[in-house]
Amino acid sequence: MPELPEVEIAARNLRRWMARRRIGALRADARARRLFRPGTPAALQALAGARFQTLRRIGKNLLLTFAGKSGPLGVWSHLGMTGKWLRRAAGEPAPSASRVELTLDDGAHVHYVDRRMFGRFRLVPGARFDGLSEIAALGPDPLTDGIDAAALRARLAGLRTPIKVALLDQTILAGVGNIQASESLFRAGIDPRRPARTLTGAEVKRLAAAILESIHFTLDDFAAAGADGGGADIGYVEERQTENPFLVYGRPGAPCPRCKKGTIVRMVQAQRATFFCPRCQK
DNA sequence: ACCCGTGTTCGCTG
DNA sequence: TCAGCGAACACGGG
Repeated sequence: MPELPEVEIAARNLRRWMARRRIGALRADARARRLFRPGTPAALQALAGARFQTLRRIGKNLLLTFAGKSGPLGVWSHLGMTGKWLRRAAGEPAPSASRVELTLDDGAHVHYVDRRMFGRFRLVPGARFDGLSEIAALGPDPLTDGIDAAALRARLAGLRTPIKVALLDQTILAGVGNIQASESLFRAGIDPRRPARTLTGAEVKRLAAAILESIHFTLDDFAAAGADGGGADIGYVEERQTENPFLVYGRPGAPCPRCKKGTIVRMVQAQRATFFCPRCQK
């Protein structure tokens, strides 16, 4: 269930698993049609025999490029709410809810797993990702591009919608999700209910810094839990046994970690949970 | 049974 | 034309 940090971890894992590898065989779950739309499970067979070349992450999107038999071949992968990429050594059983299984020429299996199937796994002929309107519409990626506070403020200037809801709009910033939105507004000391256009320049600047801090904090937490680069694969939040690493997300009723006097409140905005401290977020 | 969920898209309204 | 809202998608866990 990924936001930018988890998708970044998936990207690093996939680059390591797939480097210089060729896809020997491919199996696609025929019941998972919606993941492949408008393509079909059968059409994915075009990937058989293709060699991995590069992987790019933009926000929560993974763009994989392969060298196919007749030219470049792209895959657009979005993990939705429950998508994840897992590796299994030769002989190991497939994970449950595996929707696509890539058998690599080193014998390993790479699975795209997605229980609820809100994700996407779409073949992109010629790897022409710039032809995808969904990708073209994305705003800047905080990790890759940084955040231009002035540009962000200009983007928020016309919006009556609450700042928390605006942060979930992928055309404003690509990759911020429900956790990072609550966490960064808490770090910036900004009330999530404020209409986006009422934020001052100084507040947007603070928010931009807070988004980057929160993303880096979450990535570091993953690295500590899974040792990225050390060779071990990194787990996903839902799988690991460790404590909730977040400041306010998922902590209704807890004392505020900043002011110590307020209590973290859970409310619902645009049908999504928001966590905040009403005492120190103004 | 009921509510909840790290996401996005679609159709409706003003 | 578009901002804003709520339903829908799909399925398991508490």
